[in-house]
Amino acid sequence: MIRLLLADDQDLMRSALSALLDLEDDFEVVAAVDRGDEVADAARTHQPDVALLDIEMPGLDGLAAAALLAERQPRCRVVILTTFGRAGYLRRAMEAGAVGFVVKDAPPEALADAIRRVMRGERVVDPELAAATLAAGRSPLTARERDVLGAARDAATVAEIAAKLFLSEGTVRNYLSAVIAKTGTRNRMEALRAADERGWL
Amino acid sequence: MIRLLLADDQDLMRSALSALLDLEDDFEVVAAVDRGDEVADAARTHQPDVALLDIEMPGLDGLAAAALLAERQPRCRVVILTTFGRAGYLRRAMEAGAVGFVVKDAPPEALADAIRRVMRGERVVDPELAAATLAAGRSPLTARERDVLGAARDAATVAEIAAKLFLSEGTVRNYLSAVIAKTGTRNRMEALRAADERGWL
DNA sequence: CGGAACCCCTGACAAATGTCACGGGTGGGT
DNA sequence: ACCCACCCGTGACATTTGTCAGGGGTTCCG
Repeated sequence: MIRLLLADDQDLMRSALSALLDLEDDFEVVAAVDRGDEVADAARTHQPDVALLDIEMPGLDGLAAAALLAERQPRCRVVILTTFGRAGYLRRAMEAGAVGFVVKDAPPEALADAIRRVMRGERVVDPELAAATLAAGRSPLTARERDVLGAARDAATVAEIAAKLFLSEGTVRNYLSAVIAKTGTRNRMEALRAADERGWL
Repeated sequence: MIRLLLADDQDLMRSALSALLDLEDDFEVVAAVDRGDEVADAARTHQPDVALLDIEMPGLDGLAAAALLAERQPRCRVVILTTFGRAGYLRRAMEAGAVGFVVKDAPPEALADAIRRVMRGERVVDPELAAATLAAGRSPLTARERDVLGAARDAATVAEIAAKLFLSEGTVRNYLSAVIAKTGTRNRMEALRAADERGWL
């Protein structure tokens, strides 16, 4: 019997996945949470063999939860289960100690298969996505450049970004300029999109 | 026995939902498709009582599929099932003839409940979302303004938008300015976000 | 016919954005 | 001690955006 922990913020998705996985004879869903920051606790009390973590979650995202889990409950394998097959997600998932990565539009057998293979000690990753990840390369952005770009997502104007990060406007413009150059784009907008497609955030 | 049709582009979601709904004694999933443009055909051959449609789908989106279904298979009730509780989605869903609207992070009982109530002839909508929809109002944008704003999503610069729509740059700037004014924002970026949150696209 | 509401364009202007060259500070390596 | 990469800032500049005030065209309606 393989003991499973589910973490996904959508109630319906969580319940539906639970129903799906319960159809398999050798699976048992022992815990289901809707927040990333509840994952570690739930794992401690229920001792699952495999944790299926969504990435987009309130509290703590799935990648951070995976890292925490790897540290606190190293016997529990982590499989990331996400809507988006973004290159950067995969890299960060692996760095966080995940051993499996499944996208939500994979065929349903793929998930069960991934879980069983992970239990045998294998790593499970979509080969195409792995290739894309290698192609994207590691982020060439400095920490500060990431901060500024991140702030640019919510703020409309340079002045707001500067205020939020306690920087001068000129500095912010410089960082943005650097980011635009490094992403090979021509805009904040494009840079933002390019950066988070490649997982450079 | 209530006959159900499922349409969602994510394989995993579709299978999982199917498993979940099959747990209920009075439900029977008679068809499941992954594209909007297959909904009408599937409904004709399998004669479901209720169609559960996701919005984001390739081929034809769920809203268009709902409209088609209302025309071709009027005996089949449509429930929209989506991740995003956006105001504009709800309005368009209702205009397309849907009688139910459920967001994917609703509790799992809510879905079953909605299906049964729809079968009794009721309309099912989250009251809070309904209020937001009324507050957002109908789109004040002209057709051309929508075109320009839509083109602005993919194009980075005014020149590109102008080229794509065969307009002069000045005209494009004017339309964008009008959109920014109407949305009460200060940017293309903000205007874009505001417009599609309110369903003004 | 005279509005009203669109469509498309122009030109001019202020404000925001992106680029460039520069200086000074820190800390980590070799 | 030196270089390197990063941090933060400045000032000046060209380009791009967003705004405003026009003008001329269509269609539809009272």
